[in-house]
Amino acid sequence: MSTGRLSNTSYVVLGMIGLRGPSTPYDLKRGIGHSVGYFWPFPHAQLYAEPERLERMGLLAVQPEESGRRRKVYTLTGLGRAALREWLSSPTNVHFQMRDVAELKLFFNELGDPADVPRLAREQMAQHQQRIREYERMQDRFGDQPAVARRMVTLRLGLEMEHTALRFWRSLAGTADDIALPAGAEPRAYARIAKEDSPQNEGPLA
Amino acid sequence: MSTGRLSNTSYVVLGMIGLRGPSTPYDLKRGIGHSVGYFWPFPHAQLYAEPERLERMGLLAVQPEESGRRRKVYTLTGLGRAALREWLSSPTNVHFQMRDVAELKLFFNELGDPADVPRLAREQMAQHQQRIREYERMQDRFGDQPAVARRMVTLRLGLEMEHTALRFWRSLAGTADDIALPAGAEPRAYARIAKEDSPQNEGPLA
DNA sequence: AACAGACCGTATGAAACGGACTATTACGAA
DNA sequence: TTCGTAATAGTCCGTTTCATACGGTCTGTT
Repeated sequence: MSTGRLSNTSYVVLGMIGLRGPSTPYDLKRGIGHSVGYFWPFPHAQLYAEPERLERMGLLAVQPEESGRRRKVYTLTGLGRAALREWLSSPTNVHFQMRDVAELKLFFNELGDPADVPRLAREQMAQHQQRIREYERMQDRFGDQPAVARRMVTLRLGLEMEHTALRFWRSLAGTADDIALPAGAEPRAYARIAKEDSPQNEGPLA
Repeated sequence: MSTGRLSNTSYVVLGMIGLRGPSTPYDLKRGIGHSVGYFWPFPHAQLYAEPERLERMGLLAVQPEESGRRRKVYTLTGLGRAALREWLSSPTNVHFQMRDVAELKLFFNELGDPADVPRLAREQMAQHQQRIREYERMQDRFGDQPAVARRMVTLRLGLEMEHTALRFWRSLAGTADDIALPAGAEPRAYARIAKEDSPQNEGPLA
């Protein structure tokens, strides 16, 4: 039973196992892929190394699967659960961190061709519209399942951020139209964006 | 003159020198500190290593200062300027990346005490209000200087994101009041927030 | 049996991280 | 003149993260 500091990634692992119950690294990978991964990205390789560390610290317990592949199934220990609770109740005085290549390009735009900006803006609109569809699909699929309802709240923030970004880039795109509808997209999602998005245009900076 | 891939950090350095003209690493550090650093954070130590790399690649030229300290002053070469332009005109099909401990804790909230959430929300409100004040101060200070006006546009996005986040956390804080005014804060900033922020409450998810 | 395709895990070198630590300069006070 | 100290400027270095390529394994199908 060794010691060592717990990183935010450690808490993602602990928390995920807390929510899902006994899990293999691969389970975690998938679970994270469409939830926490949106606001705490990291490479999946860490999901094999980190639980081992946590097990050495006594925060997780391992046992091999019964079935053919005998993967490692991790469970929270009492210590692990306590660490998690302590983390959740400790103050969080950090600001979120944003990493945005598009903003980078926008900031430096005077050094390039003026036509770069509307093009960039349209590319970003596509990004955000796609992300919004992704989030809405999740909301439709899981929004009414009481078991997960409580974690859907982060999705709401995600959606609002996306709408804000979309609105911003639209204002730079130099056209009133949305970009072309990609094949296979539900028009409903777009309709929703248009409907819900426009009243916000009276906002502070639009 | 070596080769090697250019990272986003490389472009930050090139771009910053492009905007500011000849610069020392320390100049860059300060310049980045209240601009690009907000959407592309990285440790300042890189601002000493990266220009060297870029110089080896022929994208920057160095010359030592005249004055006492003989610091290294970097300038864009034609090659550097071209690399920058090419980057600016190339497609950007990545989505911004967000790293938010607060959302992490919110997502896992069911594993802790229910009282954790409003506390977290208030902490985050403070973070965002402070950031908004920071941004507004910049806007007041530089908003009317034509030399920098074109890069202020990213500030607008930053502000909108902050307002969105603030609104979200306020809705979770369980109180209608803003948090207490810290000593020394201009009340004006708060007044603005309150005024500009509220009409948005009719938005999609509030 | 062969194969495809999803599933699952490992390996690895290169960057990035962060934060402590050092050195330099300026400048006013003692 | 020396001292103190604050701001400026740069370095170092052990630890994490990162990206990504690669290697195995299982299941179902033909």
